[in-house]
Amino acid sequence: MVTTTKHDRQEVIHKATNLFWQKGFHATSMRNLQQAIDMRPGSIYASFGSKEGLFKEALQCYASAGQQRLADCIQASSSPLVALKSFITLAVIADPESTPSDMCMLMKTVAELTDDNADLLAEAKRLLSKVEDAFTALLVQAQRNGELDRSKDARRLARLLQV
Amino acid sequence: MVTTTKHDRQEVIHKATNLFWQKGFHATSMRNLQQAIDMRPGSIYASFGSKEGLFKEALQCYASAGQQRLADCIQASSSPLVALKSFITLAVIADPESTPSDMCMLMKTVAELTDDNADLLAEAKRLLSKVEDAFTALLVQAQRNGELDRSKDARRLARLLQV
DNA sequence: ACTGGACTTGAACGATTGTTCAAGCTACCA
DNA sequence: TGGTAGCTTGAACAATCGTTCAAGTCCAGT
Repeated sequence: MVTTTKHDRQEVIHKATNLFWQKGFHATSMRNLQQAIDMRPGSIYASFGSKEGLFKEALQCYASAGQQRLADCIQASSSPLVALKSFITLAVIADPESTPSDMCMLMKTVAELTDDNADLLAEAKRLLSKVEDAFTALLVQAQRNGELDRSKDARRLARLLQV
Repeated sequence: MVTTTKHDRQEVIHKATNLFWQKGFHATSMRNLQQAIDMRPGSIYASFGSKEGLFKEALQCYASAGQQRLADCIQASSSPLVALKSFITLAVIADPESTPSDMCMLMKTVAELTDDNADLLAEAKRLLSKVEDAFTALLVQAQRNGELDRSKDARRLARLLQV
Protein backbone atom coordinates (compact mmCIF):
# COMPACT_ATOMS: atom_id res chain seq x y z
CA MET A 1 0.00 0.00 0.00
CA VAL A 2 1.59 3.20 -1.10
CA THR A 3 -0.88 6.03 -1.52
CA THR A 4 -3.87 5.49 0.71
CA THR A 5 -4.22 4.63 4.35
CA LYS A 6 -7.73 3.28 4.06
CA HIS A 7 -9.83 6.05 2.66
CA ASP A 8 -8.35 7.91 -0.25
CA ARG A 9 -7.84 11.43 1.01
CA GLN A 10 -8.87 13.03 -2.26
CA GLU A 11 -12.07 11.08 -2.41
CA VAL A 12 -12.91 11.94 1.17
CA ILE A 13 -12.37 15.64 0.54
CA HIS A 14 -14.45 15.42 -2.59
CA LYS A 15 -17.39 13.94 -0.75
CA ALA A 16 -17.05 16.48 2.05
CA THR A 17 -16.94 19.25 -0.52
CA ASN A 18 -20.21 18.15 -2.06
CA LEU A 19 -21.93 18.04 1.31
CA PHE A 20 -20.62 21.42 2.39
CA TRP A 21 -21.52 22.87 -0.98
CA GLN A 22 -25.04 21.59 -0.67
CA LYS A 23 -25.79 22.50 2.94
CA GLY A 24 -23.34 25.23 3.84
CA PHE A 25 -20.89 25.30 6.71
CA HIS A 26 -23.15 25.80 9.73
CA ALA A 27 -25.90 23.48 8.55
CA THR A 28 -23.46 20.62 8.02
CA SER A 29 -22.78 18.83 11.29
CA MET A 30 -19.83 16.61 12.02
CA ARG A 31 -22.23 13.69 12.24
CA ASN A 32 -23.51 14.48 8.75
CA LEU A 33 -19.93 14.43 7.58
CA GLN A 34 -19.11 11.21 9.41
CA GLN A 35 -21.87 9.49 7.53
CA ALA A 36 -21.09 11.09 4.18
CA ILE A 37 -17.39 10.26 4.17
CA ASP A 38 -17.67 7.12 6.29
CA MET A 39 -15.12 8.05 8.91
CA ARG A 40 -15.40 8.30 12.66
CA PRO A 41 -14.61 11.55 14.55
CA GLY A 42 -11.18 10.41 15.68
CA SER A 43 -9.97 9.78 12.17
CA ILE A 44 -11.40 13.00 10.85
CA TYR A 45 -9.70 15.03 13.55
CA ALA A 46 -6.46 13.17 13.03
CA SER A 47 -6.56 14.01 9.32
CA PHE A 48 -7.98 17.52 9.28
CA GLY A 49 -7.68 18.92 12.79
CA SER A 50 -11.15 20.40 12.98
CA LYS A 51 -14.35 21.01 11.12
CA GLU A 52 -12.89 24.30 9.95
CA GLY A 53 -9.79 22.54 8.67
CA LEU A 54 -11.85 20.13 6.63
CA PHE A 55 -13.98 22.94 5.29
CA LYS A 56 -10.91 24.87 4.25
CA GLU A 57 -9.66 21.89 2.28
CA ALA A 58 -13.11 21.55 0.74
CA LEU A 59 -12.97 25.16 -0.41
CA GLN A 60 -9.58 24.59 -1.99
CA CYS A 61 -10.79 21.40 -3.63
CA TYR A 62 -13.74 23.24 -5.11
CA ALA A 63 -11.62 26.15 -6.30
CA SER A 64 -8.95 24.03 -7.93
CA ALA A 65 -11.58 21.98 -9.72
CA GLY A 66 -12.98 25.22 -11.07
CA GLN A 67 -9.54 26.38 -12.17
CA GLN A 68 -9.05 23.09 -13.93
CA ARG A 69 -12.27 23.50 -15.86
CA LEU A 70 -11.32 27.01 -16.82
CA ALA A 71 -7.94 25.85 -18.06
CA ASP A 72 -9.64 23.20 -20.16
CA CYS A 73 -11.92 25.79 -21.68
CA ILE A 74 -8.98 28.00 -22.54
CA GLN A 75 -7.12 25.18 -24.21
CA ALA A 76 -10.15 24.04 -26.17
CA SER A 77 -11.16 27.48 -27.40
CA SER A 78 -9.79 29.66 -30.14
CA SER A 79 -10.04 33.02 -28.40
CA PRO A 80 -10.10 34.15 -24.76
CA LEU A 81 -13.61 35.47 -25.13
CA VAL A 82 -15.17 32.25 -26.39
CA ALA A 83 -13.21 30.39 -23.71
CA LEU A 84 -14.79 32.55 -21.06
CA LYS A 85 -18.19 32.13 -22.56
CA SER A 86 -17.93 28.37 -22.76
CA PHE A 87 -16.76 28.27 -19.16
CA ILE A 88 -19.67 30.37 -17.95
CA THR A 89 -22.25 28.29 -19.79
CA LEU A 90 -20.55 25.16 -18.50
CA ALA A 91 -20.91 26.45 -14.96
CA VAL A 92 -24.44 27.76 -15.24
CA ILE A 93 -25.95 25.03 -17.37
CA ALA A 94 -24.50 22.08 -15.42
CA ASP A 95 -27.45 19.78 -15.06
CA PRO A 96 -29.34 20.44 -11.86
CA GLU A 97 -29.33 16.80 -10.76
CA SER A 98 -25.61 16.28 -10.55
CA THR A 99 -24.62 19.51 -8.86
CA PRO A 100 -25.00 19.93 -5.08
CA SER A 101 -26.21 23.51 -5.40
CA ASP A 102 -27.07 25.90 -8.18
CA MET A 103 -24.74 28.48 -6.71
CA CYS A 104 -21.01 28.98 -6.59
CA MET A 105 -19.70 27.48 -3.37
CA LEU A 106 -17.29 30.34 -2.75
CA MET A 107 -20.14 32.81 -3.03
CA LYS A 108 -22.33 30.82 -0.70
CA THR A 109 -19.51 30.72 1.81
CA VAL A 110 -18.81 34.44 1.66
CA ALA A 111 -22.54 35.05 2.02
CA GLU A 112 -22.90 32.75 5.01
CA LEU A 113 -19.86 33.32 7.17
CA THR A 114 -19.10 36.24 9.49
CA ASP A 115 -16.12 37.35 11.50
CA ASP A 116 -16.43 34.30 13.65
CA ASN A 117 -14.70 31.78 11.37
CA ALA A 118 -12.56 34.64 10.13
CA ASP A 119 -10.03 32.19 8.69
CA LEU A 120 -12.54 30.51 6.45
CA LEU A 121 -14.05 33.79 5.35
CA ALA A 122 -10.64 35.12 4.42
CA GLU A 123 -9.77 31.93 2.55
CA ALA A 124 -12.99 32.02 0.57
CA LYS A 125 -12.41 35.64 -0.34
CA ARG A 126 -8.86 34.88 -1.34
CA LEU A 127 -9.96 32.09 -3.67
CA LEU A 128 -12.71 34.26 -5.09
CA SER A 129 -10.26 36.99 -5.91
CA LYS A 130 -8.06 34.46 -7.66
CA VAL A 131 -10.99 33.63 -9.90
CA GLU A 132 -11.48 37.32 -10.42
CA ASP A 133 -7.85 37.66 -11.42
CA ALA A 134 -8.07 34.81 -13.90
CA PHE A 135 -11.15 36.38 -15.47
CA THR A 136 -9.64 39.83 -15.77
CA ALA A 137 -6.48 38.32 -17.24
CA LEU A 138 -8.61 36.74 -19.94
CA LEU A 139 -10.40 40.01 -20.51
CA VAL A 140 -7.31 42.17 -20.92
CA GLN A 141 -6.03 39.58 -23.32
CA ALA A 142 -9.29 39.92 -25.22
CA GLN A 143 -8.77 43.66 -25.15
CA ARG A 144 -5.33 43.28 -26.71
CA ASN A 145 -6.92 41.19 -29.46
CA GLY A 146 -9.35 44.02 -30.02
CA GLU A 147 -12.50 42.23 -28.93
CA LEU A 148 -13.28 44.55 -26.02
CA ASP A 149 -13.03 48.10 -24.80
CA ARG A 150 -12.24 49.55 -21.39
CA SER A 151 -14.93 47.94 -19.18
CA LYS A 152 -12.49 45.63 -17.49
CA ASP A 153 -13.64 45.56 -13.88
CA ALA A 154 -17.25 45.59 -14.92
CA ARG A 155 -16.85 42.07 -16.17
CA ARG A 156 -15.78 40.75 -12.86
CA LEU A 157 -19.39 41.11 -11.95
CA ALA A 158 -20.32 38.73 -14.71
CA ARG A 159 -19.20 36.10 -12.26
CA LEU A 160 -22.27 36.74 -10.19
CA LEU A 161 -24.47 35.29 -12.86
CA GLN A 162 -23.76 31.81 -11.60
CA VAL A 163 -27.08 31.77 -9.78
CA MET B 1 -51.06 53.16 26.52
CA VAL B 2 -52.75 52.03 23.39
CA THR B 3 -50.35 50.52 20.86
CA THR B 4 -47.43 48.94 22.67
CA THR B 5 -47.23 46.44 25.47
CA LYS B 6 -43.70 47.28 26.50
CA HIS B 7 -41.55 46.78 23.47
CA ASP B 8 -42.87 48.18 20.24
CA ARG B 9 -43.36 45.19 18.00
CA GLN B 10 -42.13 47.00 14.90
CA GLU B 11 -38.97 48.12 16.60
CA VAL B 12 -38.29 44.63 17.89
CA ILE B 13 -38.72 43.14 14.44
CA HIS B 14 -36.49 45.79 12.98
CA LYS B 15 -33.66 44.99 15.38
CA ALA B 16 -34.09 41.27 14.80
CA THR B 17 -34.02 41.87 11.06
CA ASN B 18 -30.70 43.67 11.29
CA LEU B 19 -29.15 40.89 13.32
CA PHE B 20 -30.45 38.14 11.04
CA TRP B 21 -29.35 40.12 8.01
CA GLN B 22 -25.87 40.45 9.42
CA LYS B 23 -25.30 36.92 10.68
CA GLY B 24 -27.75 34.74 8.79
CA PHE B 25 -30.32 32.37 10.23
CA HIS B 26 -28.20 29.54 11.58
CA ALA B 27 -25.44 31.72 12.98
CA THR B 28 -27.92 33.82 14.94
CA SER B 29 -28.80 32.12 18.19
CA MET B 30 -31.83 32.83 20.31
CA ARG B 31 -29.50 34.18 22.97
CA ASN B 32 -28.03 36.63 20.47
CA LEU B 33 -31.55 37.74 19.70
CA GLN B 34 -32.53 38.01 23.36
CA GLN B 35 -29.71 40.46 23.87
CA ALA B 36 -30.29 42.38 20.63
CA ILE B 37 -34.00 42.96 21.13
CA ASP B 38 -33.89 42.94 24.94
CA MET B 39 -36.54 40.32 25.48
CA ARG B 40 -36.46 37.06 27.37
CA PRO B 41 -37.27 33.71 25.73
CA GLY B 42 -40.77 33.50 27.13
CA SER B 43 -41.83 36.82 25.65
CA ILE B 44 -40.26 36.07 22.31
CA TYR B 45 -42.05 32.75 22.03
CA ALA B 46 -45.30 34.31 23.16
CA SER B 47 -44.99 36.92 20.40
CA PHE B 48 -43.51 34.95 17.53
CA GLY B 49 -43.94 31.27 18.28
CA SER B 50 -40.45 30.18 17.32
CA LYS B 51 -37.14 31.28 15.92
CA GLU B 52 -38.48 30.48 12.49
CA GLY B 53 -41.54 32.60 13.09
CA LEU B 54 -39.45 35.58 14.07
CA PHE B 55 -37.18 35.08 11.08
CA LYS B 56 -40.15 34.97 8.75
CA GLU B 57 -41.36 38.29 10.09
CA ALA B 58 -37.86 39.66 9.68
CA LEU B 59 -37.85 38.64 6.03
CA GLN B 60 -41.17 40.35 5.49
CA CYS B 61 -39.94 43.44 7.28
CA TYR B 62 -36.88 43.58 5.07
CA ALA B 63 -38.88 43.04 1.90
CA SER B 64 -41.52 45.63 2.66
CA ALA B 65 -38.84 48.18 3.50
CA GLY B 66 -37.30 47.48 0.10
CA GLN B 67 -40.64 47.86 -1.62
CA GLN B 68 -41.14 51.16 0.16
CA ARG B 69 -37.81 52.45 -1.09
CA LEU B 70 -38.62 51.33 -4.61
CA ALA B 71 -41.97 53.12 -4.48
CA ASP B 72 -40.22 56.26 -3.34
CA CYS B 73 -37.80 56.05 -6.24
CA ILE B 74 -40.62 55.66 -8.70
CA GLN B 75 -42.48 58.64 -7.37
CA ALA B 76 -39.37 60.81 -7.33
CA SER B 77 -38.20 59.91 -10.82
CA SER B 78 -39.38 61.05 -14.21
CA SER B 79 -39.14 57.71 -16.04
CA PRO B 80 -39.26 54.05 -14.98
CA LEU B 81 -35.70 53.54 -16.11
CA VAL B 82 -34.15 56.31 -14.04
CA ALA B 83 -36.29 55.17 -11.11
CA LEU B 84 -34.83 51.70 -11.39
CA LYS B 85 -31.35 53.09 -11.70
CA SER B 86 -31.69 55.34 -8.68
CA PHE B 87 -33.04 52.43 -6.68
CA ILE B 88 -30.14 50.19 -7.62
CA THR B 89 -27.53 52.76 -6.76
CA LEU B 90 -29.35 53.49 -3.53
CA ALA B 91 -29.16 49.80 -2.64
CA VAL B 92 -25.61 49.20 -3.71
CA ILE B 93 -24.04 52.43 -2.54
CA ALA B 94 -25.67 52.49 0.90
CA ASP B 95 -22.80 53.39 3.19
CA PRO B 96 -21.06 50.30 4.46
CA GLU B 97 -21.19 51.39 8.11
CA SER B 98 -24.94 51.60 8.48
CA THR B 99 -25.91 48.43 6.65
CA PRO B 100 -25.71 45.03 8.38
CA SER B 101 -24.39 43.30 5.29
CA ASP B 102 -23.36 44.29 1.80
CA MET B 103 -25.68 41.70 0.33
CA CYS B 104 -29.41 41.43 -0.18
CA MET B 105 -30.95 39.63 2.79
CA LEU B 106 -33.31 37.59 0.62
CA MET B 107 -30.38 36.37 -1.44
CA LYS B 108 -28.35 35.47 1.61
CA THR B 109 -31.31 33.52 2.94
CA VAL B 110 -31.90 31.61 -0.28
CA ALA B 111 -28.19 30.85 -0.40
CA GLU B 112 -28.03 29.63 3.18
CA LEU B 113 -31.17 27.60 3.74
CA THR B 114 -31.96 24.09 2.56
CA ASP B 115 -35.02 21.87 2.61
CA ASP B 116 -34.90 21.75 6.34
CA ASN B 117 -36.56 25.09 7.10
CA ALA B 118 -38.57 24.62 3.93
CA ASP B 119 -41.08 27.24 5.05
CA LEU B 120 -38.49 29.96 5.34
CA LEU B 121 -36.86 29.03 2.08
CA ALA B 122 -40.20 29.17 0.29
CA GLU B 123 -41.05 32.49 1.86
CA ALA B 124 -37.73 34.03 0.87
CA LYS B 125 -38.16 32.81 -2.69
CA ARG B 126 -41.68 34.16 -2.76
CA LEU B 127 -40.53 37.61 -1.67
CA LEU B 128 -37.67 37.51 -4.14
CA SER B 129 -40.00 36.76 -6.99
CA LYS B 130 -42.17 39.68 -5.92
CA VAL B 131 -39.14 41.93 -6.34
CA GLU B 132 -38.54 40.33 -9.69
CA ASP B 133 -42.12 41.08 -10.69
CA ALA B 134 -41.82 44.70 -9.66
CA PHE B 135 -38.64 45.05 -11.71
CA THR B 136 -40.05 43.45 -14.81
CA ALA B 137 -43.16 45.61 -14.51
CA LEU B 138 -40.94 48.67 -14.57
CA LEU B 139 -39.05 47.29 -17.52
CA VAL B 140 -42.05 46.53 -19.71
CA GLN B 141 -43.27 50.00 -18.93
CA ALA B 142 -39.91 51.30 -20.11
CA GLN B 143 -40.32 49.21 -23.22
CA ARG B 144 -43.70 50.81 -23.91
CA ASN B 145 -42.03 54.21 -23.60
CA GLY B 146 -39.51 53.07 -26.14
CA GLU B 147 -36.44 53.02 -23.91
CA LEU B 148 -35.76 49.31 -24.20
CA ASP B 149 -35.99 46.35 -26.54
CA ARG B 150 -36.92 42.73 -25.93
CA SER B 151 -34.40 41.67 -23.27
CA LYS B 152 -37.01 41.60 -20.52
CA ASP B 153 -36.11 38.57 -18.47
CA ALA B 154 -32.44 39.23 -18.86
CA ARG B 155 -32.85 42.24 -16.66
CA ARG B 156 -34.11 40.24 -13.78
CA LEU B 157 -30.55 39.17 -13.39
CA ALA B 158 -29.56 42.79 -12.88
CA ARG B 159 -30.91 42.24 -9.40
CA LEU B 160 -27.92 40.07 -8.62
CA LEU B 161 -25.63 43.06 -8.79
CA GLN B 162 -26.53 43.95 -5.21
CA VAL B 163 -23.29 42.44 -3.99
C1' DA C 1 -57.04 48.63 48.57
C1' DC C 2 -57.81 44.53 46.26
C1' DT C 3 -58.48 41.28 42.71
C1' DG C 4 -57.78 39.43 38.09
C1' DG C 5 -55.68 38.96 33.83
C1' DA C 6 -51.84 39.83 30.76
C1' DC C 7 -47.05 40.14 30.18
C1' DT C 8 -42.43 39.18 31.60
C1' DT C 9 -38.83 36.60 33.70
C1' DG C 10 -35.02 33.24 33.94
C1' DA C 11 -33.95 28.71 35.45
C1' DA C 12 -34.17 24.43 33.47
C1' DC C 13 -35.10 20.82 29.76
C1' DG C 14 -33.62 17.45 26.34
C1' DA C 15 -31.37 17.47 21.99
C1' DT C 16 -27.50 18.39 19.38
C1' DT C 17 -23.14 20.67 18.62
C1' DG C 18 -17.84 20.21 17.91
C1' DT C 19 -14.24 17.74 20.03
C1' DT C 20 -11.34 14.34 22.83
C1' DC C 21 -9.20 10.06 24.10
C1' DA C 22 -8.48 5.48 25.95
C1' DA C 23 -8.99 1.12 23.97
C1' DG C 24 -9.07 -2.00 19.87
C1' DC C 25 -7.69 -3.35 15.49
C1' DT C 26 -4.58 -4.12 11.60
C1' DA C 27 -0.63 -4.66 8.95
C1' DC C 28 4.21 -4.78 8.58
C1' DC C 29 9.10 -6.07 10.16
C1' DA C 30 12.39 -8.76 12.97
C1' DT D 1 5.38 -15.84 15.44
C1' DG D 2 5.49 -11.85 18.34
C1' DG D 3 5.84 -7.05 18.75
C1' DT D 4 5.03 -2.49 17.68
C1' DA D 5 3.62 1.71 15.31
C1' DG D 6 -0.17 3.93 13.48
C1' DC D 7 -4.89 4.12 12.21
C1' DT D 8 -9.61 3.51 13.58
C1' DT D 9 -13.30 3.28 16.74
C1' DG D 10 -17.26 5.06 19.42
C1' DA D 11 -18.48 6.34 24.01
C1' DA D 12 -18.27 10.39 26.47
C1' DC D 13 -17.36 15.47 27.35
C1' DA D 14 -18.56 20.28 27.98
C1' DA D 15 -20.86 23.76 25.62
C1' DT D 16 -24.57 25.52 23.29
C1' DC D 17 -28.77 24.99 20.80
C1' DG D 18 -34.09 26.01 20.56
C1' DT D 19 -37.76 25.72 23.64
C1' DT D 20 -40.89 25.40 27.87
C1' DC D 21 -43.21 26.86 32.00
C1' DA D 22 -43.97 27.84 36.84
C1' DA D 23 -43.43 31.91 39.30
C1' DG D 24 -43.13 36.90 39.54
C1' DT D 25 -44.42 41.62 38.11
C1' DC D 26 -47.33 45.14 36.55
C1' DC D 27 -51.37 47.68 35.88
C1' DA D 28 -56.58 48.37 34.90
C1' DG D 29 -61.19 48.00 36.88
C1' DT D 30 -64.12 47.60 40.83
